[in-house]
Amino acid sequence: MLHDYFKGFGSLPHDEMDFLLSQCTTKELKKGGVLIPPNHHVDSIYFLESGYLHYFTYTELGERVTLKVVSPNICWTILDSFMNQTPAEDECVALTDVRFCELKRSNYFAIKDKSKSLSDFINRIIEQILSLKVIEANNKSKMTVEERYLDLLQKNPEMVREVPISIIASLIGTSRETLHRIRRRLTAA
Amino acid sequence: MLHDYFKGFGSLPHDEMDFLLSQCTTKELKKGGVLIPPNHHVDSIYFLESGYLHYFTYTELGERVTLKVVSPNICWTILDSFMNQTPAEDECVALTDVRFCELKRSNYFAIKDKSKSLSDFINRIIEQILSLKVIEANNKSKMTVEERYLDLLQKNPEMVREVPISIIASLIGTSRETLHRIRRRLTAA
DNA sequence: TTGTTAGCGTGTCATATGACACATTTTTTT
DNA sequence: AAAAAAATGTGTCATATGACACGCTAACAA
Repeated sequence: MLHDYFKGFGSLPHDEMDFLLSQCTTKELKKGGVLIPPNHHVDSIYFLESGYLHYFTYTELGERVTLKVVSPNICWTILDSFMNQTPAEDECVALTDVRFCELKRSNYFAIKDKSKSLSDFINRIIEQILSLKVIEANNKSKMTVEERYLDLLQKNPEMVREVPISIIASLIGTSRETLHRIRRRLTAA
Repeated sequence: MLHDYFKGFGSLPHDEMDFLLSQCTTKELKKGGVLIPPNHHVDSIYFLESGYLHYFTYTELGERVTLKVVSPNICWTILDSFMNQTPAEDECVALTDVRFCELKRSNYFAIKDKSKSLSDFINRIIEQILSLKVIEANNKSKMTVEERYLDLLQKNPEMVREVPISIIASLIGTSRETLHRIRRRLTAA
């Protein structure tokens, strides 16, 4: 699965692809299990194979805010903590049973040092993630809450089904009750 | 100035730094001048030396939304368009007289191909931009409009002074009138 | 199985916000 | 310098939203 993900970024010689995959280890976590506790140094990049992760933080007033719901087939980490080796305030827990691949920081740098082609390969992935992140942020700026919900429903209906509504509401930046009203309006129409 | 910006990302041998700088050309634009017209292919990365740029788009209903106000000492482009050579719907105009450095795509790739150290150097910049982008997006999620305004005021008071309030309001995701009420409350206190 | 907890649906109500309208000020143009 | 245009300050008002409260159902644990 990770192999297919990598292939989407261009072809690599077999031995290099094998090396890349050899640096990752598959793990599992039960529903409710904590992947990243608060104030922790994040030391890995994760590739989610199945299930959903809940990445969240708290406001000054103690309200929990969903920053991202990590879906299958996505590479994810708390980048700032990973890059600068600082502790991350935010937390990440499993919303369902999950299966994922883990790439440790040391192995990440081993890959980048291995060869120019591998280094370029990784950088292509980083560039694409940045590009998607910017597009996502810009869309969020120009869409209403309702549009964001419809967008999510269209792009990731399974997530909307599997993840609690309260978390979806927080993700798109509104309250549980308002998301309700939106859904009622939509089913009525 | 660009030289200082680069130095912030680590040291480079003199000849490599000179090569890097030689690929950039300084340009100017008058207030109101268009840097990127709508539906245009963006072919450069820009480093702003002085002045402010207005990067914006339009919603389905034709309302103009500010996506970013580009301040001095920042590298910026419409990344998706630059990377994938697709036209960008969004536009960018000068809010004041501006001076900037331009790095063309061809020169960008020339730098990446020149040497491993230069390629790594550029990638470090990309990684940092990504990291900052994620932090910015997360902060936006967990802050109220008023907190975002105070944050902007603290981190970039000059921008708040130089840029029209209506644009600041759009940037932090509210109306001109609401930003007004916020400012009135703040000056009263 | 039973008890407990977490999540969902819905109603009421105070309030912050956006839309509109218009006066005032500042900036730009002629 | 005068006129025109753009940006800003401010008031009113309808409305969408968040907060709270409560009942219900589904999931989970003892």
